[in-house]
Amino acid sequence: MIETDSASAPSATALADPNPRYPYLDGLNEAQREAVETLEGAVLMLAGAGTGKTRALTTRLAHLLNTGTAFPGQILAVTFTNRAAQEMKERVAALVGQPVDAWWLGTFHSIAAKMLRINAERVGLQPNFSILDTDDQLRLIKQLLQAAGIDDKKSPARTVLAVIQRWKDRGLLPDKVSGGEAGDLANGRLVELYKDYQERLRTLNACDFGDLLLHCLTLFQNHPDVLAGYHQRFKFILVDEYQDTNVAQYLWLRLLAQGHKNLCCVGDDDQSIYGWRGAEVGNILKFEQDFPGAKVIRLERNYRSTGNILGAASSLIAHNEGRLGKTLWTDDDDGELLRVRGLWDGEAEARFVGEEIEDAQRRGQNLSQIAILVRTGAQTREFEERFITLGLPYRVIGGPRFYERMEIRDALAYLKLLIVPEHDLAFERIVNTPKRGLGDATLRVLHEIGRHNEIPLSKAARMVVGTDELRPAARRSLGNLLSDFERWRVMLDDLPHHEVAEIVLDESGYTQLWMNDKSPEAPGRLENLKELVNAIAEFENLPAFLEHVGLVMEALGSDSHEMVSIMTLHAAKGLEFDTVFLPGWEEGLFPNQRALDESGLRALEEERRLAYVGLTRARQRVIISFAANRRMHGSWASAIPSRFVEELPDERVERESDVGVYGGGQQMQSGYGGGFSENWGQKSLSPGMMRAQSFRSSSATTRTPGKASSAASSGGAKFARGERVFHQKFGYGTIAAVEGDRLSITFDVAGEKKVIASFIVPADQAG
DNA sequence: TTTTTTTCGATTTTT
DNA sequence: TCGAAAAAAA
Repeated sequence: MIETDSASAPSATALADPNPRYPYLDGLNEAQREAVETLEGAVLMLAGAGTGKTRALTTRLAHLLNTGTAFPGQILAVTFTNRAAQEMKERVAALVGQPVDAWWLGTFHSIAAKMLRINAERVGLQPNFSILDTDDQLRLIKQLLQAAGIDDKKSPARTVLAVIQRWKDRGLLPDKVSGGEAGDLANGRLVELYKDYQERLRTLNACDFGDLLLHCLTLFQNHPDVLAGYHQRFKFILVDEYQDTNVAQYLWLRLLAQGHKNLCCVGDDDQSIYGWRGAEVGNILKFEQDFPGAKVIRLERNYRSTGNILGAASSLIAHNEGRLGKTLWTDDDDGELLRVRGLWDGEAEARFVGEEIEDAQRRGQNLSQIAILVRTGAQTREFEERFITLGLPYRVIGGPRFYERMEIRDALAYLKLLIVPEHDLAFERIVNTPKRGLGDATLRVLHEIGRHNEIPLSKAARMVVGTDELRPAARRSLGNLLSDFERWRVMLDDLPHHEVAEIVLDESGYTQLWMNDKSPEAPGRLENLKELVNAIAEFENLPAFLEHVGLVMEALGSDSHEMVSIMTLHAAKGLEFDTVFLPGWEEGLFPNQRALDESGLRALEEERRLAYVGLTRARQRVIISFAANRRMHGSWASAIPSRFVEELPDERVERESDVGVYGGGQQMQSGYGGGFSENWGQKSLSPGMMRAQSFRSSSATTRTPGKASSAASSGGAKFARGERVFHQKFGYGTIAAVEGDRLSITFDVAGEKKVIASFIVPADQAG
């Protein structure tokens, strides 16, 4: 191209390249480019999985600057997680070639906190208010429950907290909650309790995460001048993962966007999977009504997955009703078919996945490009056990994060108390850690004095050491602790803060506590404490560090060894792998029965979106599996394949099930089926692997059960009501009802169960 | 204060 | 059924 044009005039070159000044636009596809160039007004960027969303987003930010449309200080860019904020920061910095530290770019909570620190007095807080973690919140609620004389068995603190949090998600302060919503939790006094909780937080000069947004809303409403100031400042607002916003966040955005009405929201309604913690899919669905004249731009070209994966994912998600609609496509090949494998039980499933991974490994595939995505955390165990015996390196992603570990929170409590002596919750956490003989009795006295004089616990402690209120031993111990803190505070003036932190941990006896501990995890905890001190050194001072950890509960450092990743589907959002295993696609587990019971169709659609998220994580290969039997809560339950399995289009899926398993018997070319087809189902296979003598070939392809009215869809097996049958696990019984491939059977011993036809043999054929 | 017994509960989790 | 967390006992 360059050669052919080389002779032409400069103007012709300019025509061939319409944006010579903005070379970064050239690599974008049409939709991305539109999303980048539509700078003014309300824009909804509907970005499907793997469509280059982050690229469009960061390029848009760069474009705002390069066109001279905005200065960095005039842009507000909000993300959901710290991870996303960090990524955006890095990519924008690379694109514009300058640091972005001073930008208003961060999570909802960190930006709200920033605004609140500036305006704290206007909402009745001190600028140095502390941000509570879940532990603090629970301790507070427990105290309130006790004070109110409410049975904490009937109304557990965590349940109470969850309800309050949902209210906060919806932007509801205690006076806005309608009484009926509380239910009978806390003897119907939940709203009252909520009010008490808010009052306690205020006296503690503390916020929980919900408050960061709520106080901002109050601030904006009661102080129009403050809001106007922000209007003036922020000409352009950008929001990522808009489908995950809750009502409070939505209100917050709407207030801020009123000024210049330049609001760009990016998201994917099909990937909204956090409804259960307050996210409102409705926010993204009604964007066009909320912001009239909004431009909707769809990013549908996928750069990640094969045609088959996209086709399967699209067909699946098409079963949802409440969606804006979007069709992913790719220029890529169709690639391999997705595989659906039925197995006897969870153990067989783990064995199957293990073998598949070993195969892949032999073919030279990188283990870090393989992921197992499960619906529930409990499912990871079976894989872990199997991988340990195989010696397959793996890591489980999720679980407790660094700053949530006990030893880290203890250490942080010491530091918080060092900086903020009024921090009662931190005080309570560490007065007797390590043991100093300052138990419940002492604490009760301190609380008494504190409440009576309306002073924080540390002040109460100082008062009480001068009296004979406490037993001499306790009095001396408490006195020592107080003078220790005094000494440490003085040290802050002339020693580096991370050294002081280390001294505090050593001299308080906290390090010793773990050195004396002989449990296997103790060395790891000491290691974590060291890491904590290292992390502290990275910050300017202790308050800056504490602000950081208050908002960012993220792990430090990660080992980059080659391993298989195991995680929940939720944790997998935003990630991608060459090969993705999706085990446990069974009714009840996925879609999850509990979710269905709680929120019905809404939950089913969210579960389906979860399946969609899982499928679209894969670049090349998807292997779905389900087990016919699974141990849940101790007892065994026979399971039926997930309805999502049926919702995958036949032409993109290869279904292969083991004998004795739903849909089994048709295609047994691989795995355990080898050398087996001559005598299907006549014998049991390797012991413990497949105890399915009761085998019956079912339909040619797996068909939607429930469509066929009376008999199993086709093939040999036909059952009728009243027939005597035998089931491997439940024994003899009589068929009570037939519904496609599923049978209701009244077993002689086990009672009525729903089972699938392929598990059943006529009673006279049972051996 | 530490050890033993009992009870509960079991989806997803970021900030 | 199993594991953690809370309650009870030593």
